[in-house]
Amino acid sequence: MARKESISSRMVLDTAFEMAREEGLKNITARRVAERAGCSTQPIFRSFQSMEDLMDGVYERAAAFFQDFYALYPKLGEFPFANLGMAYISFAREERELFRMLFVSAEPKKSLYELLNGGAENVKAEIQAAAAQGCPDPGAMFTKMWIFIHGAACMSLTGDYDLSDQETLKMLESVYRSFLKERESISPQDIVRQEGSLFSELGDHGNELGGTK
Amino acid sequence: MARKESISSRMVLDTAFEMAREEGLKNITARRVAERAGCSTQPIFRSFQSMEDLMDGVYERAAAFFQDFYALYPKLGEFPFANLGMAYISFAREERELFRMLFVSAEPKKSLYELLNGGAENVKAEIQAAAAQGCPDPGAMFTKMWIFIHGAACMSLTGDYDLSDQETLKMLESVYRSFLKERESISPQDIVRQEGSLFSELGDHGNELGGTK
DNA sequence: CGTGTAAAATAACAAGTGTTACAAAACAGG
DNA sequence: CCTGTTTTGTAACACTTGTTATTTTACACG
Repeated sequence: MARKESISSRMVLDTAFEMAREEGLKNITARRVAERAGCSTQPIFRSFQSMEDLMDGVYERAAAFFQDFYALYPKLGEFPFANLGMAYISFAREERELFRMLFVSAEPKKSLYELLNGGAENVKAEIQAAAAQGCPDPGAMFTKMWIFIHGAACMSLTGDYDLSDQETLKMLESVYRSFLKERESISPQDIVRQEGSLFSELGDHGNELGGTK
Repeated sequence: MARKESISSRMVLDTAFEMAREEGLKNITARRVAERAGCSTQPIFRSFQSMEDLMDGVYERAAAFFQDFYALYPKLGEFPFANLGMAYISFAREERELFRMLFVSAEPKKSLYELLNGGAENVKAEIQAAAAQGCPDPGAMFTKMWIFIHGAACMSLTGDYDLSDQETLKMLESVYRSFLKERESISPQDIVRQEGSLFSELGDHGNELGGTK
């Protein structure tokens, strides 16, 4: 009764995502997606209302991609924050453009909290692990570890970071133990302060742990 | 013998720089610069060969702006890396777009090493200060402190960092002291490894300090 | 007070963008 | 094998971009 569809919306999204993965969102145009998908621009606009709509799809796809990456990342460290940190840093190094899109772009559609496995269950687990190891202030520990991890990841974007995975893991452990030993740490009230921030958000969800708030 | 110039190349650059400061390089077009400068696009192309040329000028201006910002930043910490870190983080918070352009953009024109006061004299001073305080491995100390500082700065770009300057200073000091206490740190050979990287570059210039390399 | 000359304004060009009108093609049902 | 319907391709529109040809303007010197 009608012509058979040959370019599905899935194919369009696949193509756009792959391009975003390689070169970022910036230079993705309707005609270039079409060319790469081997069709005209028409199937794109049949599947998506606008290019902005398609870009939203690419973003969602990137978010899901990161969550898979994180979930499947090999568990290679025994101390808290090892896996979270290694996965995050590796993602930045291996998927530079996707990392940019998700974690350093000017218009973040999802918060870090949402991106970390839809509810930061894993973050909670890491904080709990730190608490179990006798960390006096798991909230401050998380804050500092996360800043450090984020720093290593962002540094890799500009080519200023060139440690191997193994070296990175060793450094993370060293840093974690450094923070663990610190006794006169700043009080949690100084760290977790405003509402709506990453830290307070995670504090809210993890405050049954160690009186972080 | 000829008409008097009314729009100098300086005025064009000022305008473009101010726009980049507010909204980044992305949306700067010849017509918008002209509109804001109150002229047509012609004076722009008389002063600059192309828009790319103008953008290069904006970048240079941003680099100089950062160096001034750093040089004039009040000295408010007594421990090593306090001023470097506070200036860097404050710059990221107060000049978000310029920070992006200089330190996280995909095409960095100048290395971090070049941007830090044309020769990283100040970085050397911080490392020396750490060595003077009995830091067993100033090179590793710099590496870790810088990753942390960079992390805090980058985190502020997405609104995930909301500590005050005072809280930031306290945290930096806490982190510095944590790293100072760590005895079983990773060896410098693990940290400074490849040529041409930030760390090896700084290592080259600072290796008279403490056998960093 | 002209007048040549450099600067600025106007307007155009070519290329590229998102998006859409329209025509061609392909398939399922009769 | 038609035929209708939907998908696809073609081509266009309106707009924006960098850049440049052309015209207008204003000044300094004779």
